[in-house]
Amino acid sequence: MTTPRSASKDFIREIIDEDLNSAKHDGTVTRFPPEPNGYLHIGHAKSICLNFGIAQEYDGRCHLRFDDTNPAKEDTEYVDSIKEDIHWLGFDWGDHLYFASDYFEKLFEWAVHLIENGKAYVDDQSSDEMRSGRGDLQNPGTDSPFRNRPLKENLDLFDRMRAGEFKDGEKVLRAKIDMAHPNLNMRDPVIYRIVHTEHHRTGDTWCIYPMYDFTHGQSDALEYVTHSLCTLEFENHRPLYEWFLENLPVPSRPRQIEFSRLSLNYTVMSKRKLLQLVEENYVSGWNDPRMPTISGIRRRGYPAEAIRNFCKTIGITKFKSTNDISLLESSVREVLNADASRFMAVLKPLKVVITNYPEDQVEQFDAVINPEKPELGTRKVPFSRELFIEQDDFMEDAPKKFFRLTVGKEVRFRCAYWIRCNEVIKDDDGNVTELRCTYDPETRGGENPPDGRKVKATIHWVSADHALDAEVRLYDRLFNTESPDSGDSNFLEHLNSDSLEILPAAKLEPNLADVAVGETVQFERLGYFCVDIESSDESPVFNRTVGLRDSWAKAKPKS
RNA sequence: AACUCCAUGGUGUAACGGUAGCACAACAGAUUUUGGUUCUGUUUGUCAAGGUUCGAAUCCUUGUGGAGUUGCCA
Repeated sequence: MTTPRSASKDFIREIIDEDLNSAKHDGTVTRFPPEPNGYLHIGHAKSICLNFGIAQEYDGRCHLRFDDTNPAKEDTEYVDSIKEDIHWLGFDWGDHLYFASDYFEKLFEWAVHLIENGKAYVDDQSSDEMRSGRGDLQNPGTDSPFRNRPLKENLDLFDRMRAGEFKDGEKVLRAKIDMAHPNLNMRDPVIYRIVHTEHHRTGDTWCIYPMYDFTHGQSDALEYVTHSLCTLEFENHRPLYEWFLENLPVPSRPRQIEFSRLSLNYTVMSKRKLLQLVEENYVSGWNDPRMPTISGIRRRGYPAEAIRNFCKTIGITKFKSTNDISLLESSVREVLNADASRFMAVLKPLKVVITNYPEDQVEQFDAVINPEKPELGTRKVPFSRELFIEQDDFMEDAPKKFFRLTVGKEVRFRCAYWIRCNEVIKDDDGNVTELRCTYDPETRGGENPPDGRKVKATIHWVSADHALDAEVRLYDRLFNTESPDSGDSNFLEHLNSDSLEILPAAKLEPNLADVAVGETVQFERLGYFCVDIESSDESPVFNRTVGLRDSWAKAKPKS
């Protein structure tokens, strides 16, 4: 057709193109269907970007539909957090907010329709009996003794199930398909079960609830969804999805397409495991900055744009891949490098006294806000006689490739002066406590001196009198093995005990007082940091979002 | 020894029977008032064996390896 094959499309978008070209549908409708039983994680972000992204690209729409068919697990708390997370990611469902529970009456009607057509029956067996009757992977199942119950009896019993005459588990409604089907999902699947539990939206209106399989396709059909995109584990459910659409008077015919879910190394993604990390206090909560949840990522300072870009790069396939966390971090750095304002901050302070600098003098130096965006201009940074530098920027016995400060050597203090270290002061234990240095007035602003001498390093600093005290939290990967999820061992055994390092006494450039929660900035030479939600004016707290690439860290000899 | 699906550098992902490309990672070098950024270059790949074809990552067969499925969860 005329569609240019410029950028390559994933197999789902190709299917949509074909459907559009063959005029199978006159528009494209997708949906994101979370169950409100937990917090969204980055795996959901992949699905959100796919579904809402397609809606944008094809000028269609994407519905947000809560798949709330299991009252025992679900709660409004989750509904709210899911909405917030989707909005944060930059997507919107407009007027198209739906709940599967809105369709309970319709689904009930359709169940009756099935019974009336001899395609569903009430089964009195216990779940154990049903399990053994189902057969297994190698062997066919056997028919339930209740399979050929008279139509009227089925109708009566199903009504009485709805009326609440039976206890949980006493009876179920089953689709009558084929107990010998090679696909276990087709062996007379349960479509309604009795649950006497209050539902977060319908309260106690119902005590029977439709199963996922009896809900999802019909909900898609009711909403005129054209492409129902889900993850690979629903592949075996597709025949059932289609069976219901074929045997029910549905208003439209959606198509289910499966793709591979997202997995990342050095983390876990399953709801159960994330819940365990929270409940057993291995992390501070669902929004702990180390968590792969959307709320954790947001608190960590990852920009939504970076998540969207990441989802674009990893693509959509049916191959069960594991993505490298460095790909995510690279997306984060790419966005932040372009957007983040630069500041100076000293994480582990070492005192420096400029002995030839006047005691009461303060100079305000101009520093570029963001070299990627020169139009943003400069900020003023105060310089004075007593400063802090990073402990890592000084070494007494420095190896050849160490470009930073050491006794007798000179470095540039960013935007200020060239500084030479003359003397090291130590405490009784031999720890370095202070550096005595001199500055060269001819290098004002950090300029090269007229004599043409060179310097190998530029380091950051903060004026002692002007510094803001802050706590800085450094995060590392939560697990120290690539796939803590797999294998026989308990994933908790692979927890990285150093995943959180708190630096209680960081010294910040005073301009950092104006940074708002939710904004991520660069601490020059260190990384990207954001103000934590626990921060206050009196005691600021910063999170390290991600470090800068650090070729020195890789090159330096191990201590 | 059921059914369904999957297999391209270290990790992802393109190539729709016609030059195996891109990103990340790694490694060099250049630039740099961030050991950042940017730029240049290098290394590494079609699971295997047959077949069809002038030509196969792509189509066919068989193997091998992996995943999912035996909830009244979704």
